[in-house]
Amino acid sequence: MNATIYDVAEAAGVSIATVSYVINGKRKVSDKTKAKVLDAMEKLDYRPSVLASALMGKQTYSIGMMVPDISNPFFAEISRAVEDECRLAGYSLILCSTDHQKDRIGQYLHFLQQKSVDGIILATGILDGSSLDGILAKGTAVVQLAREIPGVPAHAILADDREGGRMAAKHLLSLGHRNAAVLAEDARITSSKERVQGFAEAWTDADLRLDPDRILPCTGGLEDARQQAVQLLSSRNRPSALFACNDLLAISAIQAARELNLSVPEDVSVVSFDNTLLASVSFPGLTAVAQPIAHMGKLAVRTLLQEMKGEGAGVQQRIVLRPELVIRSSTSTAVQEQHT
Amino acid sequence: MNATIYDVAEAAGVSIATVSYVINGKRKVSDKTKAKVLDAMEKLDYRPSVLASALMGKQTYSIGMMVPDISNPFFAEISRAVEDECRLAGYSLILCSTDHQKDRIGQYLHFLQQKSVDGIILATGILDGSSLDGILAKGTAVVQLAREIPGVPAHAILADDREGGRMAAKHLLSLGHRNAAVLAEDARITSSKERVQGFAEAWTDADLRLDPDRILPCTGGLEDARQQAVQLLSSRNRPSALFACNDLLAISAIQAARELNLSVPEDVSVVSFDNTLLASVSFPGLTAVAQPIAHMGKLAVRTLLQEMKGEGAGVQQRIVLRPELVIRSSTSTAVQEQHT
DNA sequence: TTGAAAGCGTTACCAT
DNA sequence: ATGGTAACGCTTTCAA
Repeated sequence: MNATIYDVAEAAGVSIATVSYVINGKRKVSDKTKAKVLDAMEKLDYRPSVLASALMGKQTYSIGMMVPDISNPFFAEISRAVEDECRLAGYSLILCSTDHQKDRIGQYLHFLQQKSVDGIILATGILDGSSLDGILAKGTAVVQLAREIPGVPAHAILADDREGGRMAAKHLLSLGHRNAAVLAEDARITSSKERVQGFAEAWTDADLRLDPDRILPCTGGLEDARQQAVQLLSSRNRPSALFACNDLLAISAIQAARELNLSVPEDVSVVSFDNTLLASVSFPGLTAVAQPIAHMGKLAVRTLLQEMKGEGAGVQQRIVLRPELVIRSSTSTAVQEQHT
Repeated sequence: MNATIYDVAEAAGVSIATVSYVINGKRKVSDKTKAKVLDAMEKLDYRPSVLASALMGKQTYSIGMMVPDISNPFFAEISRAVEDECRLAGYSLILCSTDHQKDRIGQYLHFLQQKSVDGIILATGILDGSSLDGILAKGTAVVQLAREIPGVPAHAILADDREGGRMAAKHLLSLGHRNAAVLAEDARITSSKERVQGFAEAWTDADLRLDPDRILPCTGGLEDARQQAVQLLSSRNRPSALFACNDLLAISAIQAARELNLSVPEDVSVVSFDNTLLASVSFPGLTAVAQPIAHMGKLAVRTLLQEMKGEGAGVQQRIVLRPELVIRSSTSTAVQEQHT
């Protein structure tokens, strides 16, 4: 169906070797011959098969991207950044939404291996590092993005989650909040754990105490988060501020507050993390610790390409980017605490 | 680096043909031999190369997905549905965000062709149909999703956009609104055009007039949409209701209203289209015409698979799914119009 | 400056 | 029931 290198060679009256050489310019071809070949390629609408050339030991020019869920705005946005950088370098991106499920991760890893992808960007948490052993042993380049899996010997591009947590805390402290609670993600996700830890540290540094039971892991999706927030906000000792580990959690918190007729930020301030589209379309707009999403995506691809070219020199990179606090309207000064 | 079929054959003490036959069961292999082979495969962690088998005329088990922008929640959600259905059938999804740019579309089409994808799902609007001629001529299966490009001879899975527009209009009419305006997308996108047309039709059917200059194409992103909405809502003859052709536009409208100290839905009702995550996290929650996103994605893949297997029988399918109105809090009865 | 031919990892036809 | 081998479309070494 598709024209092959043989068709082109025949049409141009040269050997397939010559055609190959004009395609990838690995040796000098006379202008005249080159013109003939180019002409034939054009006429036949010839596209060299990546399959065949990959089989000969060249690259497949495709890389795999593993995320928990592409329909989650954070991962959609970071995937977009990754995709752009890939395209610029001539690579395609294969999408893999894992839902954090072990068997799914395994299946996708299998797929990617079978397709001989040149590299893998790992932005999904929770998988026991050993699943990767096979891939890594076979020399596939891997870089972790936005999440770091303990014990995985691969590059990592991260936001400084701990520092981000600290920034959130400091912002709240500077507004006079002393009684806060945290809406966290699954504790097995390192980035979330780090955020909470940073937040707690800053709290401790201010000689305040953040009770462990004020840290609520919300693993059951939006609905679960809202319910937990409702419970929290209707408790006797209602916190004046909430730190949500991502924008979705923050929005759930706001919905919970609304449900209880509390207003944000007057009655309760909310600081979020990520700063996706959701942070800017939310009402009130979310004050959020922003991850440099576009930059992270770009860097991940560049690091991966380097590794693929073997320029890594064996050193495992771990690049940590500074987040930035974006102040919108979901936080304000704490009201006097009402002691009864 | 990777074990090959030769390694397995050697380890099992059989020929590569036999190994191949146990892999794809195309002929009877004695249980004993089969066991030996399976054993060897296991030991060597052998993964058949999709590349090589595709080169032999089999499938590549990968399909391309073209969308305008994966970071747009609607496309992220529909891609997720597509991805799931692909995985279930053993296919990988290659992501292509086109930004509606012609050269990007061309480049991606080129990539996909080189990689010999088995099929392409086209969910990006605006491209002159002829770009596809090459691909289609080469026999690649194609289905259009959520958007239909005039003159492209390929299956299409669509929401009934016109009917959706009508539903939006009827909802507003039933609430007593008589003075409405529309926030539209680029007029070259068929789905958007249909929505507007349906809306206008229903308006006409009610013996009302929808002035063409009340239909605002918002091509400049969120910011542009908000500004247009501000202008609209601060005009003398302020509409009591807005129909936004997607959730992002609806949210821009709400932000515009807020900026002008108008409240939604008391002062102005807003009906949206799509019903993505944004519709449910927005405040107020968006009354929206819901596209059956998951269903559409699934159907697109199934149709594509059918076409790939040649089960199409040459008939070009055009499946139109009924949207559904989801009522939330962004619409309410019209207030008495204040004539001066 | 160009060509012949081996080889990449499969599949499938033809033998045995 | 199993094996030998040509072929798929390309890259690259060796020769000319």
